[in-house]
Amino acid sequence: MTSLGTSTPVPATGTGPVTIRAMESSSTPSGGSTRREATRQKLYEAAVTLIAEQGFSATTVDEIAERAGVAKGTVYYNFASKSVLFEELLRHGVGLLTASLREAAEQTERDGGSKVDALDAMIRAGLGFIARYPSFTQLYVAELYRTNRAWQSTLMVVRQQVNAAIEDVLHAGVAGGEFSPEIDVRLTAAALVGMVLVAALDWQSFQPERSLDDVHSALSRLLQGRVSGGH
Amino acid sequence: MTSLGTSTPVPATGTGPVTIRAMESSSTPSGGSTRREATRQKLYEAAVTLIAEQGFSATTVDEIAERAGVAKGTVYYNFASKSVLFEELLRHGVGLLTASLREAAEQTERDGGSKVDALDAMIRAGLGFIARYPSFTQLYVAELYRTNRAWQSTLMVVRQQVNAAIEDVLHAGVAGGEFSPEIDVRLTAAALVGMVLVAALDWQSFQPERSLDDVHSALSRLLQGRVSGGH
DNA sequence: GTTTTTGCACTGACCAGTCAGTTCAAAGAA
DNA sequence: TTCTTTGAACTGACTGGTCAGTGCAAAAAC
Repeated sequence: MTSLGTSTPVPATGTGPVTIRAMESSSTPSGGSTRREATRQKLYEAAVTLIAEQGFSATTVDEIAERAGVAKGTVYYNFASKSVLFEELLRHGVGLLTASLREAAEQTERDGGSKVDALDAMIRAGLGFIARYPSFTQLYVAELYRTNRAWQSTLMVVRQQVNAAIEDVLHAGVAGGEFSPEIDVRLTAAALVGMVLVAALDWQSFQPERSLDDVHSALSRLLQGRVSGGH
Repeated sequence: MTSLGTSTPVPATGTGPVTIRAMESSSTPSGGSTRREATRQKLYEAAVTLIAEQGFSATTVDEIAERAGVAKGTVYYNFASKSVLFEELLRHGVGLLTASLREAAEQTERDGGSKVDALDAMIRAGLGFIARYPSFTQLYVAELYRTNRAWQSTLMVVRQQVNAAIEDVLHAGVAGGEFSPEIDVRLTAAALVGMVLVAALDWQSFQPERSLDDVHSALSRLLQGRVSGGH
């Protein structure tokens, strides 16, 4: 944007369904991808861990390139700038997350489960996602509440995407009489996100040996108010 | 650390009860502080907002000095380095927070309240803290889950301090038979922190016009499992 | 007279972004 | 089959700028 005379061949990304399958640990060689696609993938993987560890500003493009096993120029061949790389990383990751959450809710729906069951399934899906992509989650939490940044708008969109998935279930639950009409949908959704995010990060960071089921049941109990009144 | 020949007169901070009263908006000119103390205070205030907005690496020492209305040299006269300034900021802020949480719990105790009441009071105290020092909270969340950083150890200590305040109440509740012995104290505490943190940040960032009571009641409902089963 | 602050010039390291040149697989020509 | 051409993808040395931290003499505060 600032440089005018350049003609860096930056293709319109965000056009096709650019997957980020295996954002963390590569595998799933499915999906016939071009060479370019593969390079992008490597850059995402490198960037996500580095930025999660050090933060955006503290991570250099040289580092990203080196870890991806690619020349610095390649980064700029594939992304207009460091910020753009980061923004696309965010969008893709959150796309995966919301897809997973909505899928979990719909599955419960199909099985004739209640809305609490749907919420519970979403918690599980959220935990699963975080276990698979811990670095991405770290990065997401860390950047979520920063203001005055270049990718501010992207962040808002992406945040809303996640929260809306939960709010939808809450709204449906209220409409169906399962949830109290007194609940504050927006705040409750935010609180649930925070609950899962922080608990899962604690899990991954400090007691990674525990199973997903284990962690899930602890959060499930909290969700259903089965904390007090134990016998 | 890198520079050896320096003899910057950095006094042993953390010795006295270095308050961070009015970390955000200065007021409360109570507490007879030395001149030095006042300068420190200004630097904390300047740093906390800037770092919350931009992150540590993206914030320059020149900016901090300028916003504090102080010469750059003064920053280095008062703090050994940029990182040290940040670490002390962290320690002081979290000290305030935990004090507030524990005070809330003890107050409930004195009033003969239950442990759920204590938890509820801590949620309120947490919300109050976040409302008073939103920037500090932003900064805390943003840096909490980063690894490989200079102040890593400080961060761990400080995190543990906060969580322990909640875990103590949970443990007491289990011991007293009020909470189910099945609850996972550590994870539940983390989840509660996340719940309050993210909900409060949502509140401050996107609907600051709402009252603390309002937000508190939404979270209180979630804590007590009064979400489902509405009539 | 001692402590603290100021202002400012300076240094050395580091870093985002650039660009002229290289590589190579695939398409086409012979 | 073998040779030639094309251009997308990639490379890495280089540039212009920024920033943490230093040094110090003079002023201000106490």
